[in-house]
Amino acid sequence: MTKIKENSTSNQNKEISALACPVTYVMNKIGGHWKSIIIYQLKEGPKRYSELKRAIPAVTEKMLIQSLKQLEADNLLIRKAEPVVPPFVTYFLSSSGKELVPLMHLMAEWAIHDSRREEKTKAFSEQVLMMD
Amino acid sequence: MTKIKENSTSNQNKEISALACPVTYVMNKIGGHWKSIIIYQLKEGPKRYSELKRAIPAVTEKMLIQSLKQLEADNLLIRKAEPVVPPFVTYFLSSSGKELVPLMHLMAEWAIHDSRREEKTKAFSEQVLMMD
DNA sequence: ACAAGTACTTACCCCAGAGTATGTATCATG
DNA sequence: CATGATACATACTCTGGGGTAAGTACTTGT
Repeated sequence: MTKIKENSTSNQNKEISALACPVTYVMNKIGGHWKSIIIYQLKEGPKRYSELKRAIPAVTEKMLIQSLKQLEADNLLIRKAEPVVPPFVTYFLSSSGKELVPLMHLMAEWAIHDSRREEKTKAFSEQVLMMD
Repeated sequence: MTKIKENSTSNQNKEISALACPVTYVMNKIGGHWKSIIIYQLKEGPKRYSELKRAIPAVTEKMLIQSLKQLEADNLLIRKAEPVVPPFVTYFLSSSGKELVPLMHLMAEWAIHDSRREEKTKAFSEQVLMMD
């Protein structure tokens, strides 16, 4: 009853240090459906806001800027706005952001590997069902 | 007004293929706060349910089995229950799961790198504030 | 007889992340 | 003068991921 869960860190700060849990740290930065997709889109070089929108049709404008803002706040990308009209804004990866690219390639590699394996498993179990 | 957003894919299937977006694919499998932590815990070898619970005190039992179930459904880990009483259940990484380990190490590496950089930036901006 | 350990299950609630829809400022062009 | 393009902002809603709390079944130890 009176067992109070004692959090040594209490709610001091939500910012979990990388040492405490690196995965959570990374997730806090590139978690959410869109951030990683945006980074992926920027890996080859800078893109304009509208280019990003076109490159990722499924994202809403709200989600797009929201994600961009967060990524910028986390220094993963840099926003460069030229004071002209119509506005010309480009986004590109910072050095931290660039260092994420190999990570994402590894993810992609694993994903392809794993999806193949999944298909095989499915095919196999279908065969089993057929034989039954 | 009548502009209906036409989703070419509609809601055909939520299962996004690895080819469409590898990152989303990976996120669907190891996203959520606990899954990756569990995998991290299992990277050295099998563990019992209660061992996992003790190793990750912050997780609730509900979240723990929920995550374990999902990981099992995605073939990232294997559950082995010995029919004894009291129950003896162990969890260990499948081959797919094992292949995630290097990925997570890369994540950890990046996280440490990045958190260092963050500290420096903060220290620097504090200096600037001091001088102001 | 009762607590403790094992591995769960179930009901309920809350809130942040994501989606929908619309509004804004500026200028060029027809 | 109205439309389109650019790069956003903002209000409202909704869903599901996660948290809290309690219950279950079975046996050993005291």
